[in-house]
Amino acid sequence: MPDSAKENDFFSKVYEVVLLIPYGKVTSYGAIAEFLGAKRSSRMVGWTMNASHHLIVKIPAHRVVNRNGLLTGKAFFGNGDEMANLLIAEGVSVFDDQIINFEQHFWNPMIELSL
DNA sequence: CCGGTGACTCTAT
DNA sequence: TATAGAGCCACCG
Repeated sequence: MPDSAKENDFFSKVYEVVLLIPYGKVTSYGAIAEFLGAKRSSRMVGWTMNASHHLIVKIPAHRVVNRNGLLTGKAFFGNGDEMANLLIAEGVSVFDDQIINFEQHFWNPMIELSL
């Protein structure tokens, strides 16, 4: 198959998964990395989110947090609590940059996209 | 070309 | 329960 590898590219996959996160749900960098078969490369997911900012396509990066439900990337949203604000607007409780009842809002691509 | 850095996570002490 | 180190891989100067 001639086409390729671009579709299976790490970046593209990350974008796809993130775009599939339902409204009011969140997931973690590690979960995405694991879904892509590279659990140890969770940093790349974060880097991908950063890169996604200058894309034409809108990426709901606010729905991606670390495995503790902590909004580690909130500083990259520009203003202070932009990220937390977006999550709250979607019905996700956030306090002190920490998602409340994280497990309840957690969306696991391994299961939801279960193969 | 090489070293430092990072939106992470796991394991060991 | 905390703290420290390692692994991961792409980008930047």
